[in-house]
Amino acid sequence: MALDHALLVALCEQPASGLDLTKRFGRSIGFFWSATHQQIYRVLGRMEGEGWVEVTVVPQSGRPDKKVYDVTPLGRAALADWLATPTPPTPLRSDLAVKMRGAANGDRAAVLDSVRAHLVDHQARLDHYRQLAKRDYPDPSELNGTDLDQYLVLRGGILLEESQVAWLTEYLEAHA
Amino acid sequence: MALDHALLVALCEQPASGLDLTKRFGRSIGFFWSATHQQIYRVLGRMEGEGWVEVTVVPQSGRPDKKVYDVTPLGRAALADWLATPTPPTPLRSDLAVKMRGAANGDRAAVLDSVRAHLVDHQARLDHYRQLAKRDYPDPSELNGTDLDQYLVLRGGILLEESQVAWLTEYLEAHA
DNA sequence: ACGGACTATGCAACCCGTTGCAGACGGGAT
DNA sequence: ATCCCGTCTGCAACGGGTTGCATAGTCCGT
Repeated sequence: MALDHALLVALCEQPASGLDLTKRFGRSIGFFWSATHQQIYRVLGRMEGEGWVEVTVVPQSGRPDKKVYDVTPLGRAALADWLATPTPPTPLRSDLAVKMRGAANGDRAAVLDSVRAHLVDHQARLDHYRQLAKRDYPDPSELNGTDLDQYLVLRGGILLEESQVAWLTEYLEAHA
Repeated sequence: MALDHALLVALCEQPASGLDLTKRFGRSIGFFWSATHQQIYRVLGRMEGEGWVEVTVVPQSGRPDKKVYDVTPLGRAALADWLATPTPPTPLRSDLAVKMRGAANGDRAAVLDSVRAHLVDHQARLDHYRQLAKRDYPDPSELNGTDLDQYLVLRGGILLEESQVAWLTEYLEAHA
């Protein structure tokens, strides 16, 4: 129900093909919203049927044709409409928290291994985000418009990963 | 795929009926793992079929009968097995982040309203967590075993909500 | 000419979770 | 008696997401 609008936002920033979007959702956008290529293709097809996006087939040299999607005025209206409606808070789901809470019922060392693995993962993401921030937004105080929006979302990623790293570190220290 | 194990953990802490679990998942556990009662009933039924849990019908005075579920040795083995297998990192999904990123395509004031609403929500959760921590774990350094595990998961909630509050506050200030 | 690798799109089946509705039981109010 | 309310359980339908597999085009190496 919301992948539609995530795709609209992405396509408003830059028209793209299904595979392009898949790559984008595996990179910057994907850190805040994941999606497989099948899901993306399916939603693109549905949105085309609803007239939210339109397709241009682009022949490529040395590659199969590409179907580039662009947002229609109707799609922009749908996006604006969604932006104006309040979003219910997203319920949280953390397998790792469940494991932590139930660690006494199994192999504690294995749970600690899982925690360590997640810690390095979050640390890596954090490093990556910080690198992106330094490279793309060296002077945040000067930003406005879309740049500012993108920067602030990236800040959300940084703060989130920082809290995860702090949490898992605290967990490991408590069980040291 | 993982609600099964969340229920097993909850039932290992304390055998309960479907409705009991629904309430627990709406309270403490639910802050880290949400579930509707229908889903809980369905999974309980499936786990009973698999021999992971067993049922005792408990007649109650002034109320309908209650089906109390308890974990079987087979269920404990399944839980231990799950605890020993690594968990893939959970992909993130944030409607709000998508709205922030796409705010330029619609009514910015409405997006700011959504952000404010989420902020008060996160602030309320944070306050609640802190209250729980103060009440139930006044001296964290003395904890061990299951108490320590539960405390550390609660700490995760606190750190998470703190980061969310910080993020949304930063967002509002940047758009002031 | 042929197999392998990469790009690009897509179908079909399945799993999980949500939503809407319903039914059975007892208590309390009128 | 009746009606509504709260408890407790459950079914059925729907929709989103994932997994596995399929296909078509083009380049490259041999």
